[in-house]
Amino acid sequence: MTTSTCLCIDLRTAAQQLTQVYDDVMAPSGITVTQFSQLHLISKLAGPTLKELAAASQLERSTLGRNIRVLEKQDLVQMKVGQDARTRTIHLTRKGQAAFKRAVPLWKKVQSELLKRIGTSGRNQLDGMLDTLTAPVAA
Amino acid sequence: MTTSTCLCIDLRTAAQQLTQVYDDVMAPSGITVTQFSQLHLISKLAGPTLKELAAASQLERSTLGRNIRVLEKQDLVQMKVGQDARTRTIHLTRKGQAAFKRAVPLWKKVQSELLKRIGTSGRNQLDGMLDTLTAPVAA
DNA sequence: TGTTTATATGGGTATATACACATGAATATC
DNA sequence: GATATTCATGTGTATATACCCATATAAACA
Repeated sequence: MTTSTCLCIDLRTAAQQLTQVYDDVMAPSGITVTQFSQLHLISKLAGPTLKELAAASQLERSTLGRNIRVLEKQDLVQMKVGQDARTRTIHLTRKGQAAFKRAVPLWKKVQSELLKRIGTSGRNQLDGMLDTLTAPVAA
Repeated sequence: MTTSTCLCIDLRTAAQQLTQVYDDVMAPSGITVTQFSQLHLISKLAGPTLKELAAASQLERSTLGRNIRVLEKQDLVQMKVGQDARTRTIHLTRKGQAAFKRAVPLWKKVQSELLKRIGTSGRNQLDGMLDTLTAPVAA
């Protein structure tokens, strides 16, 4: 094999490390950055179904279902049966709203610090490269 | 919250998608890109201990231990008790070597296609940005 | 309207990941 | 040499993730 390291592994490692960076700063809020993101989406989508939330978060339906149950256990979200009785709509509880509010300034702190480091152009370059990389490779 | 999306979530999502890109191409080899990377390291380090391999892969020891047991179950690697009886050294089996060899050209295919997309300078920029992003944020 | 088909979710199973604690083995120290 | 300490690994528990199949419900249609 060439000595060049694997782009995929590099990106995976960086993603894990970056998660740790966010989580460290956000720890006082009681929620992690992934939970923060989910609470944010739930709030923004205003009572989405599991399927809608999964699509918005680019996660597999069953994955999201299980993630949500963790939040439910911590009383951060609540699931209700939707109009369509097959669906479950997801809502923030008071506690979830409070946790989210606590987390916002911490998230902003990390996020803005990191954006400062790489600059707007860096962020755009990064987004562009990530898009480029994740487009399928023809068989 | 600002409308700008979370860098961390973006990176996590991209890492998962990129993993899928690699795994799709590498599927015929019978191993995934993460397994490929582990087999590669084991081969390169020539019988490392769990701890050494964990350090090289930037993974938690117990995490790596469990990953290795998956490879062991598939008869791709073998663990032996080391000189120091506390340690376990990890070795490729014949089957592991064969799978790795099968995977190499597929990995090269994806990797080179992606490098072509972003170019050498893009790769360097990406690496630089990932390093910048993953440095800790002062409390 | 009764039946077929499509859809949303849940559950089983499996990998990947981490943290905290337990255990057994080596090393240091007295 | 006996004991205290350090160290490598294993285990329990938990989250994050995905795939495949089961089930309940809605929609389409004959």
